[in-house]
Amino acid sequence: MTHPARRAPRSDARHNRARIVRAARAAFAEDPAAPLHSIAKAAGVGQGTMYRHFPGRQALLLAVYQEEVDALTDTAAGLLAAHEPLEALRLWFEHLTAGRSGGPGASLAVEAVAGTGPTGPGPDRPPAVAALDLLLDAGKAARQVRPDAEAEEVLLLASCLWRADEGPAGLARRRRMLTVIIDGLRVGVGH
Amino acid sequence: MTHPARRAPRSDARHNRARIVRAARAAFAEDPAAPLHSIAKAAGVGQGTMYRHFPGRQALLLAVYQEEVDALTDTAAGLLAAHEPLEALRLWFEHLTAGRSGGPGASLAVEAVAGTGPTGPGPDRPPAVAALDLLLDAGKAARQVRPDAEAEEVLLLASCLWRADEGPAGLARRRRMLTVIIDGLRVGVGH
DNA sequence: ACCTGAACACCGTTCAAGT
DNA sequence: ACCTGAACACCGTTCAAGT
Repeated sequence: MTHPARRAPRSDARHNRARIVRAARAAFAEDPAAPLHSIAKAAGVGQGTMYRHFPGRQALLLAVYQEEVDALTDTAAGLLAAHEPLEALRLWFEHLTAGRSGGPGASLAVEAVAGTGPTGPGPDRPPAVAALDLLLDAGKAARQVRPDAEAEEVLLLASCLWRADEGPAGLARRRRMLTVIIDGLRVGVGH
Repeated sequence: MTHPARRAPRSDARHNRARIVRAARAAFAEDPAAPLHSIAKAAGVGQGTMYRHFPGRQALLLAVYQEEVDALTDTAAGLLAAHEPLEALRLWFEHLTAGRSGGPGASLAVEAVAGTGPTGPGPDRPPAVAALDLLLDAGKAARQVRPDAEAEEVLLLASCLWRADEGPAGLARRRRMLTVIIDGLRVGVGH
């Protein structure tokens, strides 16, 4: 029995959790190393409360970006219906990168979501990885994507996209880096 | 006058600097987040001394890995003489990745060396970037590498290689990721 | 000119006391 | 069952005093 019928949380607990995530989102947007103290204060909860809900910065970062990343799961199917697999893949990453979700801590979050970060693989497979798998599998079926490509490592490669600078120069750089990744995933270019 | 004839440092200062770097190398090999306190203690110097030489962890990380990364500068020319440009590029990164220099903090260091990390571009262009430029330029001249490839972004892409796990599984993963990068840099694969 | 190490400030984490 | 916030431990950084 993996889920031993856990009772629904009390309403104040749910409220606090939501408040914390909202405060953290605002704080991380400015500075991914924002003190947890100040986040708790901004959320209007005690520090112990925050720690009960999220045992550490990593957990908090994940909760903040999880929603945005998960929202892209649905996008994947739509892109796949309207474009060729590799183009869909490119567009998917462009959404992921260019969206306002691209805060300074997004790279860390993506690694965490991919399960490749310091946390290691989580208990259940993250939806973002599943979405990427969908795109990759379609590409493999169409013989456009190399068969040995794995979702985790593609996400790991893509995580560096967020490390490029902001601004127009960074945008162009990110675009070039994305092109390298997409072309590198293409099948049949081996020397 | 960019170098206003700075006097040679006192011998105890030189010794201390070397001791600090050696202690830091050992400490970072285990844990890139090792406390600076303990590094100073292991080096047998006061904390202020360490701070005088290296104003922060980033500077220390850079000093530790700079040597190893710089050593590869020479390798570039040799590889280029013995192999085709793209193969030389692949081997260069393989050396960079597979060598025992691949501690857990190497990724941060590579980003710092590339000047793409939080530090921003340093005063003088890092030798590693120059070496990579050498390889890329040769590849462009041979019409093997896409003309718009820039050293900084290639290094940024490669920095994720160190984030893969250790062990045989991580090795295979790193190899696949490297293949994607190299093939993505190849010219003339645009859809 | 350089070094020392105590002192300060800051942040993460815990836990006894409360509701 | 959940929350609070003071308290503790830890780490980075500074600086007055020394050589």
